[in-house]
Amino acid sequence: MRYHRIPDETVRRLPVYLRGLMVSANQGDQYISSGSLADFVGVNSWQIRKDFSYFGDFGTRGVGYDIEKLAREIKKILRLDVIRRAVLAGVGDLGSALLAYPGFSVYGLDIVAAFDIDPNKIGRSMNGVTIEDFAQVDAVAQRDISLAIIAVPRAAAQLAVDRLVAAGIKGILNFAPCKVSIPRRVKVITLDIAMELARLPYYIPRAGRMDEP
Amino acid sequence: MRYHRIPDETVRRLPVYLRGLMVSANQGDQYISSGSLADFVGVNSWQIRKDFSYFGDFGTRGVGYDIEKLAREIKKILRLDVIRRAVLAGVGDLGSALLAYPGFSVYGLDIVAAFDIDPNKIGRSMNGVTIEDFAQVDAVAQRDISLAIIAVPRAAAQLAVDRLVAAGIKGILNFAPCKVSIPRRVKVITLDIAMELARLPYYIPRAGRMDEP
DNA sequence: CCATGTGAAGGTATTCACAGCC
DNA sequence: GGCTGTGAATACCTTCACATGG
Repeated sequence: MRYHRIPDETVRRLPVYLRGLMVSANQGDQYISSGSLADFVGVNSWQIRKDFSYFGDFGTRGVGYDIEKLAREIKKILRLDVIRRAVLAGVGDLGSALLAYPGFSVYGLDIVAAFDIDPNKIGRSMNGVTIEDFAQVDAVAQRDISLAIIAVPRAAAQLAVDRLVAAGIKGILNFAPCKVSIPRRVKVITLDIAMELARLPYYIPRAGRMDEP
Repeated sequence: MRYHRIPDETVRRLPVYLRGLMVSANQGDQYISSGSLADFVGVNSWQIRKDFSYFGDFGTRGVGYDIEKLAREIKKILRLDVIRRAVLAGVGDLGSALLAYPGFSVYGLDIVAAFDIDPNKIGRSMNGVTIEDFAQVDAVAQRDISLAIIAVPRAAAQLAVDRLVAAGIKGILNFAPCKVSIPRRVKVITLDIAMELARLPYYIPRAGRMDEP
């Protein structure tokens, strides 16, 4: 195996594989072939093998991949081998749902702090997290938190991001439907829910025209 | 301008442009250049021009694009020129947040029905939508609904999808963290929130090593 | 014999550079 | 002069085919 930079698209698929491997491990299997994993996660087997080939030889020919070992390795590559602590900005409907969301823990992600500007919310507790005043958000700098989730209205998003970056946040998952500006050292992934729904009709053929797209 | 199939990546960006154009229109502008739009939405100006070139000549050289006209055209391409009615399956924390989410309307998307299996929820009303029994979900076939949002637990996702497809749903936005199988005529976009957060640490350089990735 | 790992081929999307037009 | 529209060049990703090894 030789040096290869890992393509972005591969990085995007790694969490998919990781989840598939963890489910397989729960079923008690020790090995899985690229073909079985392919059926399970919905990616071609050759794509899976190519993806894995970027970072080492983990499989045994004729057998498959050692599930535990491979899962551990993917976690390391994704830098999920340590618990990642996250802060939530904005505890509205969406923010509340994220606080309650059980899916983060499988990746070792943990929302340990939440901030809002609404005095009615500050001080209340949800899922073991006490909502704090956003004016005090700088304090996250002392709490070993590297990730942030933005669930504030669009108009407040840039300000929230600026304050969080100043507090030392390195990665941001942004649910606000807008572009946010950040220094290059910080990574932002914007996830605009309405936009995802909006591109669905494109793929729905109009009645009477089955030829497109 | 010649015939071109529109690349998927372009389709993915069209809703971004559309949102940017609508915000610009609200500011009272009539024309916008690819450069200004680029600053606004965070895509290069040449990428924007190339994207637009796939579906026609909408710009005026030396001037820019007619905002209204272009927005209308993008809506047509995305098939958002009619109101799109959607059904929500699963009114838990995330589902409730989606019912309350204000962002859908700018794209002409409207959640007009919600289903759950929890008897405590059935019959209650949220944001003008009365929660119905999922056992009666087949009734959506008579209600001119083409889109569905899946916000049920993973274990229930495939069943929910099967029932919705049987009821004539053509496009699905799936929040359940799993692959779902559907007939080829139906389009699914899976949006796994935890997974998006999980690929963020990869882009965060470890302390003391600034050379990767 | 079975399943991995990987060069090579093929396809798709991005970037460039500039001609064309207002 | 300024901005669009687009072929050509480049970069990137996927798919194939098969050599390789347990």
